[in-house]
Amino acid sequence: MQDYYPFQKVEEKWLKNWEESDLHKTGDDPDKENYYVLEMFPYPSGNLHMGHVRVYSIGDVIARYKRMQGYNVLHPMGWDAFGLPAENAAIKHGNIHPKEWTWDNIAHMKEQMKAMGLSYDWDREVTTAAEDYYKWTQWFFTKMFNDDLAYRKESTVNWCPSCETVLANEQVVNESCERCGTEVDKRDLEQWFLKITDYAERLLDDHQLLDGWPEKVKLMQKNWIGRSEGTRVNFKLPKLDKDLEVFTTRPDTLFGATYMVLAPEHPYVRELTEGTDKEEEVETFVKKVKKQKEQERTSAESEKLGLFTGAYAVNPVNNKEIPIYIANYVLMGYGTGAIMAVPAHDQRDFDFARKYDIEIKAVIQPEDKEEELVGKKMDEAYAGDGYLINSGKYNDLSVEEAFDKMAEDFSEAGFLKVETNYRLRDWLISRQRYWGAPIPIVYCDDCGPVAVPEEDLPVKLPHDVEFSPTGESPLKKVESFVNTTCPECGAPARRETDTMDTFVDSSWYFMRYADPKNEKQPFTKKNVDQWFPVDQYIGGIEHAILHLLYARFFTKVVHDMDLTDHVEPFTNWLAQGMVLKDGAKMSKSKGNVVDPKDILAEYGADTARLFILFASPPEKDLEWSDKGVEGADRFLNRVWRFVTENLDLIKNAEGKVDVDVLDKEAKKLYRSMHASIKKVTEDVGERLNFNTAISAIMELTNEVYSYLNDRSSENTDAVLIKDVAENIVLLLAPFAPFITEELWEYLGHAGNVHQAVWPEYDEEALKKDEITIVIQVNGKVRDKINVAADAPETKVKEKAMAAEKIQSYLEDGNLIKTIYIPKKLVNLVIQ
RNA sequence: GCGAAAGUGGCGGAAUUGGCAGACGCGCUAGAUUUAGGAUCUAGUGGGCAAUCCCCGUGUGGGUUCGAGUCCCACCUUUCGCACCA
Repeated sequence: MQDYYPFQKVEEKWLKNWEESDLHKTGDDPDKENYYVLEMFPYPSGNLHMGHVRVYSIGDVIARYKRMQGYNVLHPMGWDAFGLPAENAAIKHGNIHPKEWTWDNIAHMKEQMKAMGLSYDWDREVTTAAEDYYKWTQWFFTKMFNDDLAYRKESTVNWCPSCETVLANEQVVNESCERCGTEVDKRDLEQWFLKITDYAERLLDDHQLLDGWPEKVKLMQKNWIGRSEGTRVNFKLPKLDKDLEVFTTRPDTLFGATYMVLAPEHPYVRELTEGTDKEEEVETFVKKVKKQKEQERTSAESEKLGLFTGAYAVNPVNNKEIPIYIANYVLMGYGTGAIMAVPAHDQRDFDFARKYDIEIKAVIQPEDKEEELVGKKMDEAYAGDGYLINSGKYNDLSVEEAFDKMAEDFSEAGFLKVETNYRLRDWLISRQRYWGAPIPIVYCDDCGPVAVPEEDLPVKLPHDVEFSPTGESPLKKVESFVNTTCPECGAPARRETDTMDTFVDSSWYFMRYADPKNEKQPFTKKNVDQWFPVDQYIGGIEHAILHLLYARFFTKVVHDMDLTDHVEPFTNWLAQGMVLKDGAKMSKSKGNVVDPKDILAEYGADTARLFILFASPPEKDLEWSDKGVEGADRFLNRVWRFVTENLDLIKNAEGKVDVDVLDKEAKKLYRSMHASIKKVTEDVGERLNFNTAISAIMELTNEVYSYLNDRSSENTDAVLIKDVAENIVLLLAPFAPFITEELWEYLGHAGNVHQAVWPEYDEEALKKDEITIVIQVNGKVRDKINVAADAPETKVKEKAMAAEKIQSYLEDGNLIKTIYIPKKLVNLVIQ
């Protein structure tokens, strides 16, 4: 027997045992409840980093804990295997194909995950770049195409000049590429979109089903979807004999509209100015604004620039002619790309009107001001509540009343309609890169774009391709791929050559795990709904909008296709914090990277897992500490020594603990044991606070050491020691799966500790005969007394008054009041 | 600018419902063991003080309460999200 834990030998032994006994196979006992725990699958970059170690350790503790609690647990793993790094690596190294690179990386990372002791059911492994997976990604696309949820349109899109592909709005952060940080350009291109806007309302409403999500994330999604209730109003354009439609949330201020603004990209700009003396000036201005956007994108508050078009619109509420401007502060992408400007009640309009000397007309009077608002005298716009002025028959109505009344009147008059507007745009999924799932569409001169029929799926990604990025899909140059026949009429036709955004691949993988080998369907409803929705999902906050919004959208689409009864994919979501070193995120450029490989080699998997779970609660950032790792290692060895050094004692122990024969110290230890079981059970099962769960196991370990140190071996209660040893091993098992297997075997058990039953605590054992009552004087602790746990209030107060350190306070002042909190404290209020 | 979260020893963190602030770990101090070091075990460790008494102490200032790290108000700092969204 060694006095230190020989982790290499033990890990090797149990890895083999687990593999041979198929220990982590997904349970299917019909008498047990099902539990689905999932960590976001990784991009197979080739190596695990500490962030991976953290998120997978968290998921593994939950999976192992739930199994011991008697659940069938689905705990799968897979690979988000399409994407740019594979191509970039291939380009950089020259002689390796993205597919080969990806599959090599997967094999390598899988070994590392196994070495960490992660309990995945590898029979359900899913790889998005595998043909049997992306066949169904394509299938979903064709279904959505046939249901008008996938469509093609030309629009201004975001272009990353470094990745040489378009990006979805969600993938642009601060006007830069979410992946590589390069500033994005705008390009006018025809691209494929998924109609996520059709689901905007449901994505928003169903947040109410997500009590198990952080409020912060729901708020971020809410802001992203950006619902605003307002109205569309038509202003007349006499010159064109057309209407100019604007969106406004403040129809109550219609009488205060003193000018209109068009986005420079608005189609009417040309129509209104063509052939006039303003034409040239306007054209120059539009060009300037388009250029300026690029230059000024980093500045917080860009200056409002505008130009009068020479044209006028007619305000439908009072038939007044008001000038039409174009300006940089109105965006084509929101609303109708045109606004009515109410400078008195909108700060942006106010600034603009002041700059270009346009009339400011107040129409809302604040309740608390006696003097009537006058546009000329205002210093800033007034956006608050009040009652209407200068608004004809609507005067004196409140803002709210006026909104409803005007909406009603003007709807009847025919120039207004109530409408909800969203900031959310449709999801652009075309990518001009090689390593992705080809969009399964064929273009036929006669039939137009046609979806590839199910029996012809997958549209296979050709292997031999020159994939250096050129701004166009590399597939364009592969004639054998491009040239095909129309599935409908059989005429020669061309394939779509763009591939899909990898976020499409990851929008449904969590359903495929439930039925990973299905060759006829992406999955059956029966198999998905056996596990769905995911009970606990764990991943990085950076996906708060991207992946999580897309996954929710897909789930609703799948629901509408009647492939699941559920409308939300993830019941509970834990956003785990980052792993930092020296206060900063680990990165090669900062040179502060700690490689999990080194930690595993030096301390073993259990220590690495234990430290990373102990150092910080899971949702907070974690500061890496080499000393902290040593502490975790020390603790595991302490447990190792406790069990191995007391094996003779434990082996001779028979029967169960008889509480009645325990002496005082033994009783205390027995109670601590049950308190620890309770604490760990609640911390792991309900609060997901693994750091405090581990500290509770440490405390119990300390207590048993102190019990053993304080007495000679002949009056040690062997049965109690055995009970404590077994419980420490059981409680520790989800955190440190290897050492606990070995110790469980030492303790004389034949099966795996991970198949043992999670210990239960005894409420009876937690009760104390005697409790400590704190005695306060005016809220400050002055003394403590011990009383019987069932002592009545009068008895406790009596004893409190008699406490030694209280006497001087009682003598020096008058007792006014006594507060008694049962089983906790007595507070004497003395003046 | 708007919104959210956070601020506790030398460090990571705990205090779950308004009731003993600092659990647990790191670090540090002393002792035991050892030829020595390491490892291990024991005791101590918020600040002030000779003290087990006492005073102070959870970002700052106020408030509510018998009692506040916890609740309320104002402010400061940090982090995150949004930022011409009509």
